[in-house]
Amino acid sequence: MAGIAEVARAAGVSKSTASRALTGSGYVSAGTRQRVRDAAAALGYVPTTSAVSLVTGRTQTVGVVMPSLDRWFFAQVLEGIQDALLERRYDLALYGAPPESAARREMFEHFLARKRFDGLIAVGIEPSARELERLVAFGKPVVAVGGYDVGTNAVSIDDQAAARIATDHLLGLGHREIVCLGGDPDGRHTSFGDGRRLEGYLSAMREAGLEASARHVQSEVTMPGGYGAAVELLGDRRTRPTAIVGVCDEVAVGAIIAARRLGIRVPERLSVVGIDDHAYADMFSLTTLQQRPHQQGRAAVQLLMWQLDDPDAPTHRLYESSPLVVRNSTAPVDDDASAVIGVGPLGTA
Amino acid sequence: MAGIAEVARAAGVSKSTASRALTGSGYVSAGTRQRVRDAAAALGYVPTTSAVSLVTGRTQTVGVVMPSLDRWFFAQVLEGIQDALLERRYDLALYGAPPESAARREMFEHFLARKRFDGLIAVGIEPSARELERLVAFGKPVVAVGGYDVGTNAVSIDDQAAARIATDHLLGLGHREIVCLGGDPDGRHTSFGDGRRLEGYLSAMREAGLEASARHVQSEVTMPGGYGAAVELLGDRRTRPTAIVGVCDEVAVGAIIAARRLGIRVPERLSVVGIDDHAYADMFSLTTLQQRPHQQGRAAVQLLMWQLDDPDAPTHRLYESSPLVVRNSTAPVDDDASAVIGVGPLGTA
DNA sequence: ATGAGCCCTGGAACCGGTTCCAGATCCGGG
DNA sequence: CCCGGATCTGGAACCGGTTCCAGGGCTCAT
Repeated sequence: MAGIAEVARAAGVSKSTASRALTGSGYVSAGTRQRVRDAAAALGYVPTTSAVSLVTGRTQTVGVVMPSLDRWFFAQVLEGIQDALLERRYDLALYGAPPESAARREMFEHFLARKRFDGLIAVGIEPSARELERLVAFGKPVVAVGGYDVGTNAVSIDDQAAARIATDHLLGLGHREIVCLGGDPDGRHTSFGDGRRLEGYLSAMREAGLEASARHVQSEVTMPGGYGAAVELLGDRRTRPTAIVGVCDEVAVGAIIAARRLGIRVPERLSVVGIDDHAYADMFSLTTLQQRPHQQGRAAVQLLMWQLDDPDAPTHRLYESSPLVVRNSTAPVDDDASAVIGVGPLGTA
Repeated sequence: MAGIAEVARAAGVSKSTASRALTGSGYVSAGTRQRVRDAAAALGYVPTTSAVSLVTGRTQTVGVVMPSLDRWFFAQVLEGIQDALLERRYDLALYGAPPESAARREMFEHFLARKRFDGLIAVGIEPSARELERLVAFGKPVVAVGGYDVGTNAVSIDDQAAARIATDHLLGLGHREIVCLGGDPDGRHTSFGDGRRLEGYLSAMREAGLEASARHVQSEVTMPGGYGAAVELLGDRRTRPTAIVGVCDEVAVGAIIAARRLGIRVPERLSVVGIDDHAYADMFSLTTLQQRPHQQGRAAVQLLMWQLDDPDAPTHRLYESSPLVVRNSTAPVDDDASAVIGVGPLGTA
């Protein structure tokens, strides 16, 4: 209700002095500053943000785009961003942009152009050429989390290395029949690093000389998705692998549940490894590669703030390390189980 | 880059006419309107939002407050809100407000006062007296989703009735030893309707004359939380019930997994019912009461828009119906199993 | 004593739109 | 023919802040 003019009058100074006193820029004597602050507090003065942004060109808002919310990774990143922005008194404008959706087009064509935020954090976004063009036209700092290296600033784990470590872990336990589960080879539903994780798996298999037996089974990147695909995969003894590397913990957990349902004991008859260290990982004793998306969200904000403070500051590519957490879903290969393949009574096809 | 002045010049009209042509208010001849629009399109004109809000007092933004993101319900509501706002070209400002947190205080004390949004949607928030006061001081429309009836507009299921139906379903199957699982009796971690769900359970038990054997076991309202509490509850044959009603599907699923781990067959030896119809419900064959939080989010936006269009419009209290979806986690009580209580070898204590 | 330089303050311009108001034109009805 | 009302347009005020600029007082070195 009360504007800066009333505050100025109450403190017996001009608008300009009041503004200087409150923003802390320019010369103001200690005495006046205090009087103005007291007056502002007494009147419950809150600056009108639109007036401030109109003249300063800053909105004190950060935009966040993500393809989905119901995956653990995204929710965690978002919470991390929230925390970090709160500390800095920034607002957070959220935009959903599922791949190939009208919402996504809308976002890139219209909402970006409104420039309602000072910078953008793109989580799990692999922009098309057109989208990249819009991003550049946006003309404000962008930082990518867990996705394609949009412009410059980015934070993620090394997805390829993570998948390779996961696969190597299984190889080290003697597994040879290892399936990579989850995601979509043409990348339409694989929003973020899933594609690079698949590559990591493939390269590990290749290096182990198992190129021929590398197999990718696609599924929606969710727990029910992983479950459904795993039921099918594991249901047939002829195609059943001795180990699975899930592109993320959700599908890995889905696979574990599928195995239990089918009476296949984990880790005795089937090893499963994931990537994420999801909140459910502990409960299912899932061996996985840990990442802390909450921290990644915070880091993204940090990067963005550096860029905002100094547009010419150097940009950064941050890789979070992702240590292997060994729990109880992986074990040395059971030779009886693997022998089934190609040897059992049905092993002809 | 280009302001409305350039557009006006390009179209050969004044700023005011250009404004009228673009906003569609006031008299403008069809010809001029078209010329202005063409000029705007040619220049790629996008109005500066802060200038618009400064003069109109509207921000074209809706605020959303929720205590958490990683529960399915909240993520779904948020996606529903996103969808509905996108259609109306509104922005969405997101604020996290975990119960009892500094972030929550910050939100109510500072962020509300900035009035950066035209209206607020509070999801799963049970405001304290002080918070309610701030909400009123905010002076803009508020709608509550799945929580306390903040002011006026609200949308949710009838939590109490839902829990009663769930409990009655079990009673109808002959169960007598029914435990209500999840939440926190003092309500500190029970953000939304969990408290009322507990009441619904209790009243159903009371009406069945089972007041004495009504039991509530608290747990974090997550799948691992439900799992942990259920492992403990079910691990002891003496205290093991024949049925569980989970305050939401997450804890119900946690209980099912705990039962499987302990070798207790569902539904033969243990019936479990949840509330939500979570994305995982189908995969676990969980009998549950269905609600569609995505729709609730959309409805909340609808309510808010009515209020924004006409501040004097009547307010609404929307109850979504929550039909019982019977799957395969509930079955008639197994008399052998229930007989264990108080009769088995360990049934003395 | 004088000018340079720092500290402090107020007036006015400005950010980029919308809206009020006054004036001009055109229409149909009395 | 004249007048009232509807249609159309431009100039100017306004929303609520920040910032530029000019001016006055002060200190300090020349």
